[in-house]
Amino acid sequence: MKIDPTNPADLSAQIAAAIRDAIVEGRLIVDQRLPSEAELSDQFNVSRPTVREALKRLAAQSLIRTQRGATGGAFVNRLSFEEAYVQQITTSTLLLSMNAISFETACEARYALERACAPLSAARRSADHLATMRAEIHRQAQPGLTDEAFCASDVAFHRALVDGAGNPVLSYQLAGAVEAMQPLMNMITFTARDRAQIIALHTDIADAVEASDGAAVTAGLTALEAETQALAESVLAARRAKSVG
Amino acid sequence: MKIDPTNPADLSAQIAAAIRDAIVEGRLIVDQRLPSEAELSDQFNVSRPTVREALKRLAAQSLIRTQRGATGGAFVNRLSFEEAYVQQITTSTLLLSMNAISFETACEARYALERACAPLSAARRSADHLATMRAEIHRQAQPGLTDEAFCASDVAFHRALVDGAGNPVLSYQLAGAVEAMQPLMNMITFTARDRAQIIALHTDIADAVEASDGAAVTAGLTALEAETQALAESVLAARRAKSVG
DNA sequence: TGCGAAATTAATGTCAGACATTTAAAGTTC
DNA sequence: GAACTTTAAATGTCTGACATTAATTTCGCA
Repeated sequence: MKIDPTNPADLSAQIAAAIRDAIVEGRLIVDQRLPSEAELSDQFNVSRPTVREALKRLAAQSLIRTQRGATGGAFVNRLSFEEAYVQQITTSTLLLSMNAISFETACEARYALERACAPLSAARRSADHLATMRAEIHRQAQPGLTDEAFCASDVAFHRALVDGAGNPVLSYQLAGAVEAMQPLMNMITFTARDRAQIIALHTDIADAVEASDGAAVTAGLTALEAETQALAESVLAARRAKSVG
Repeated sequence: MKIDPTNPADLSAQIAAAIRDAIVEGRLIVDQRLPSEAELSDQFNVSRPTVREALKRLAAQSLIRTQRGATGGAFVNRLSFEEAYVQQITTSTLLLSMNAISFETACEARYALERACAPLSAARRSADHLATMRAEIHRQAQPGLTDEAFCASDVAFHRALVDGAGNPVLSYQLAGAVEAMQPLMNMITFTARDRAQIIALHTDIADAVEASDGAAVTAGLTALEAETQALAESVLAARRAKSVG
């Protein structure tokens, strides 16, 4: 593991890259302890603060964790799905908000991906997943629910649908697509009529899941996508009219 | 933006979290310059190395970039799709390799997601995307191609298919699913007969894309998934037999 | 002998101050 | 006015020290 002192890039970035490569390529394995900061600074011929900056970079990506104390140090971290979810969601959310992605584009992607889970979820979902979907539909029908709470429940409903596929990789990938939509969804005001329509579609989907009818789940999602797109379009149109008048 | 000195968590982690929140919530906007390291260390009442560790954490997530020189400093970074791709792929790859995800599970997720793009790609792909797919099929048929090069070409083929959907969010999400499979695919040895079958299926898919027949693209992907799963199963079975004998 | 408390030790976390390097802008000279 | 020089402000890096944490070892004492 070597670095190039003449490289214009930061030493800490080079060191982080070298260690990251070692982890990705399997030369450093999960739970293995890295050399101490003092040893690393000797090996790379840099100061301890520089090594520390490199280690913090890796810690920010959950590639390592550190422990204090006598037997402490930096250890290669087993990247858990939970940690990966969080990163995935943060990244997706920022990507959408910083790159002027239209609601239409994000929504299309989200529902396309979700339809990918539909047949699997219809075939495999547990009673728990179905119960969660029903419970969220019930919550969505309660009067006095704020728009944000309605959106949060919507996300929970769709998470249950996705998780029903029983494929952790799918759940992980979908987390970003579904959760990153939430800030965009929160810009919409849902009238009572809008909510009723969405709840009806959710019920259709839950029924189809219960009946293990993958095609019907897919169809339900397509209908929901159309409904959502129409809703967003009307909100945007109203906003445009307002700003013109 | 405040931190809690009695919090057991690292000061640098707290500072990074505070700045990250400010970015996510829009209080710091793209290209805005953060206070200098000296000013930040005053504001947070910590030393400069501590502030630097926090900034490196954010830089590792591409949330900020730094410039040296008189008008330099740390700037909120516009997270580009390219940067997000890289993070997405690294995270997905490690997630798969560190959590004993079976080939079957990863493969199922990948093809499910890819089928999500099929109808869109069939409807919208440009001539370029189709040409790339044809070119990769041609490359795959060349004799003397190593297994790794064959896999790389396979990834390029599928990338073109996904990009054909013309939805950058979909392309971003799929990047992780497709590329993270590559290390797993590289464990497979492809016989000439295997390659011929895969190439035939790729050709079917390309034909379907050319004919704008989304259903046929989906069917082709399903067939390819079955083929890939069978191939992996036979390789694993052979390996098991070997280790027993 | 056994056990609990104290000392030791090795590691990370934090600080202070200095110097090196880079870069843009201001100033100076011809 | 153009080219060069100087200046200043910022990040990048180093040194050395001290604080804090936590496992281990030692030691005293019943």
